[in-house]
This record gives sequence, structure tokens and C-alpha cells, in this order.
Amino acid sequence: MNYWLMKSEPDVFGIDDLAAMPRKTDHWDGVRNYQARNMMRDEMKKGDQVFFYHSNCKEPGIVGIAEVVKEGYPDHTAWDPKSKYYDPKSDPENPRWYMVNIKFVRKFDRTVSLQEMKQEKALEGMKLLQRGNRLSVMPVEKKHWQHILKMEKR
DNA sequence: GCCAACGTTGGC
DNA sequence: GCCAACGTTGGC
Repeated sequence: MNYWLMKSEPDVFGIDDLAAMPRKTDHWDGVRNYQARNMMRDEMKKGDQVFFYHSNCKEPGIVGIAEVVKEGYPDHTAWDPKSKYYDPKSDPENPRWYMVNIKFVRKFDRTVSLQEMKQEKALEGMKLLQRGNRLSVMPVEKKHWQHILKMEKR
């Protein structure tokens, strides 16, 4: 099993929105970055665990856990001219963009903030903390995953 | 709201 | 294939 982190803006779609969905599940549409696309299409597997990260907000950080329940499949919003994610260059015969479905697992007791994570020696080298990182989907190492779970309980 | 960092686009 | 211009992300 692998571990991941996915970013979302709470004003647009936060962890509470995921928890409020039917079956607490939603498709992760709108990713228009090739690196993130490749991970969703090729690497994320059913049962993989996902940190849900709130970005672009007052207190950026990890707020809970979700789980991959459906592996990569074409992101149909790319073919919908009315969607804000419409990409005329994505051909249904040869889809350019992919998404996965994730299901709410649990919300953290508290937010493990970005600021806090930056100060942790044990999290050195974590992708999220690297300068200028803008990926909205990224892998998390098991040791980092476990350390963050400990931080939550402090 | 600012701005640094990064990805993409397109002219050459 | 280079690289300047532009758009977006996201912390602050």
C-alpha cells in the first residue's frame, strides 16, 4: 500500500465537503498537471491512503485522511465545454487527463499545520516541504506518514 | 494582495 | 530546441 497527499482549497472543496458527499466519496477532477496526472493514472491504487491537505487558506496543513476507492480513469470534465476544467485538446479517444475517486476516512483531531511540519527534523526531505513545490498530488513516504500521525496526537 | 517559483506556450 | 512571456499556485 502506498501513501499520498492531495491538496485542496477549503473554500472550494474541503474535507468537510468530502465527508458530506454521498457515500463520502468524490472524484478528484480538474487536475491539469502532467506529473500529478501520471500518478493518478498509473500509481494510485485502491486502498492507498491519502492525507487531505488544505491549501491557500488561513492555516495550511493536513486535516484528515481519505482512501483511494477507484483507480485512474479519464477526467470527463475535460470534454465538457461548460466546465471550468474544459480542455479542447483532450480527445475522448485518447484522454489527456485522469482522476481517481477518494473516500473520506476520518478527520484529524486537529490540523497538523505546514508551519509545524517545517520545524520537524523527522520530516526533512518531505516533498511537501520542498521549496516552490506546487504539485497538487504527491507521494508521501511511510516514515513521514507515521510521524505525522504522531504529531496529530500531541 | 503581493510575489516567488514553477509549468506551459509559442515564436524563432 | 531555446527561451521569453505569460498564467497559475500557494505561502505569507
